[in-house]
Amino acid sequence: MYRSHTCGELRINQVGTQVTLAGWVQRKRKLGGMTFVDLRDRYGITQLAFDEAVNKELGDEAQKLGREFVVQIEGAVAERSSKNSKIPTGDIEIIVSSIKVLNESETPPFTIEDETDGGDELRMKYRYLDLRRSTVRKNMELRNRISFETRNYLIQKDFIETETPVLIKSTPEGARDFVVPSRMNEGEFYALPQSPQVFKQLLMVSGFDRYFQIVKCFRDEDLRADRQPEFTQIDCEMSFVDQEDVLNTFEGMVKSIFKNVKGLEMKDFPRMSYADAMEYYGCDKPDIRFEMQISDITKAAQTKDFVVFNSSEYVGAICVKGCASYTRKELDKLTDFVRRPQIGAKGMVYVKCEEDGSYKSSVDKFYNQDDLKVWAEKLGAEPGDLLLLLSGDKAHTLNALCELRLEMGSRLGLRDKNVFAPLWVVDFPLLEWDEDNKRFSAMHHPFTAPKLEDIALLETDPGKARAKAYDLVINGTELGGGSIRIHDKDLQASMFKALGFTKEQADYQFGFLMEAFKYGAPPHGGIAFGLDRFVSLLAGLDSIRDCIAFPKNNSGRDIMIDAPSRIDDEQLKELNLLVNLPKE
RNA sequence: GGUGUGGUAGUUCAGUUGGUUAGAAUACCUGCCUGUCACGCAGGGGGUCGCGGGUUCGAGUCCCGUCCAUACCGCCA
Repeated sequence: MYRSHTCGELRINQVGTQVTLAGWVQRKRKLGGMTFVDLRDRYGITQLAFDEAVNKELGDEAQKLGREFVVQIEGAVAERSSKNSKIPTGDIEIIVSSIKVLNESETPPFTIEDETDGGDELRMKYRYLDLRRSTVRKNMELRNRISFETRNYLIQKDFIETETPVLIKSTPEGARDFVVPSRMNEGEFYALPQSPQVFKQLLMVSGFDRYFQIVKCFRDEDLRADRQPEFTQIDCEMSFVDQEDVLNTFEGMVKSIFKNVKGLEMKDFPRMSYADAMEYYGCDKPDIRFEMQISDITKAAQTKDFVVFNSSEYVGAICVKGCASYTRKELDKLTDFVRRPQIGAKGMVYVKCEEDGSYKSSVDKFYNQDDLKVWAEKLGAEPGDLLLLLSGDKAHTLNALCELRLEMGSRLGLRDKNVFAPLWVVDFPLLEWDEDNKRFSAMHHPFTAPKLEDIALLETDPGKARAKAYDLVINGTELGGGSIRIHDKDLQASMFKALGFTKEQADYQFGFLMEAFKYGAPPHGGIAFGLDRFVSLLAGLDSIRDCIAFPKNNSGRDIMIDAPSRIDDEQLKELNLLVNLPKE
């Protein structure tokens, strides 16, 4: 038996108990003939005490322990003469009677403590050491808890967890595929799934009725703090449902996770159309922890000789509460913020609503007090508020206003990580115009059903058609999304047609699905949640990397195992592959 | 593919207008210290200033290139 207890469980009422503990040496403190060692395992830290006056030999052995040595000790639980209220085991310590070094350790490249001195890159290279730290391990424990609650909820609701293949077929729609060469099928490739989309739909044809899977998905696109090339989805599908059923089922799931994991009772989730989200928040994933909605003041702004506004398709504004006192310097900084290339506004107009009811703006040359009052009233501004106006073409200006709104929300402390504001965004457009390829592409995916009343638009004005598609947004993060699918092969055919697929292309890529739909596909729909994002949201993390055991870096590399890497010529030959790199 | 930021001791960082032997904290090593728990005190070792080139009497510092890291834009149905 390596241990009788863990390093996190001994308490004052166990004083006198003989115990065996095993763990890692976190720290050692020496005071004269006395040595204290913090022994750590997954469950906590227990202090070991050595007294040279009692046992000189043992004290000397304790001196030889270094950071991260793996040791096993025997001893008696004793009450401390000076207690530490900061840790759960702080009332006791172990008077060690024997010690055995199970393994030595080199000095780790960074300190393995809650407040480490290691930077991100180093911690990633030695991820197995970083995972020893309780702050990182807690994220993994939270992830485990969320997975558990998800399974618990869905299995209780009769969902069947079903594995789907990882080696599948590449399709040009959507993200780039990771591909895997097939040795047995010369010159042919598998693709790794971007999601199990078609398989879960086929399972509906099979009558599985309710499916889910916590599953790895793969997309070969550039990374972000919230995007990894391999990530985990909670992937779900249901039969004989319409949008309302799906939304209710999964609102229930999310509520149950929040309740059981965070102890938070959530109210019913509000819903917002995509059109409203774009109009009032400038994006399809609004952070509704705070108001500060965007107002269209194009008409009210195009009343004078201000050519910037008059030549703009759109003039929009937000009202920032209590910021009329902003200095010129602060306003200049905000202007720089919106003029950054990533946002790309040309400039920013401000109106200060002074305490005395007057207005002071950066466009006083063009607009009088009455003009400014009209704007202020439109935005519901009160004395002390600051109006920020941007103009230009509608799409870019709304995007810039969205960024500006989030920035101001952050500055005013309105984006508290401990507040969770869920929102269903519904009525997404079915298609979006792809300027590069001069054709429509599916906004969600090509199996998404149009709203009944918009089916006719597919023939006349496809861009206007709305879909039975929905996203769950929490605090401005897209946490999940899904749709009701097309289960009718004729409707699917006209969808492919609207997407500019020839019948041959559709057959080549999705013929198996069309074939399946000939044999009685039930009405069905589903949703998928990003588990990594879910965990990082609940943990209040800035990056999803911190809740993934072994994440990739910004270039898609695993710097710990040094992947990806070249393969040798023998392997290439076996796969009939030639690597064609430019000469160095 | 693009834009910004960064790369100096094991680690996290400072380093002024270009100017003596490149510093601090922490980690590590040695000694002292009997109630520490971020223990304390004294001492010590530790540097390819990412890499290559250029300007200069002189470059960590300025210029060009390049690599790496990172955030974002494009991209991500």
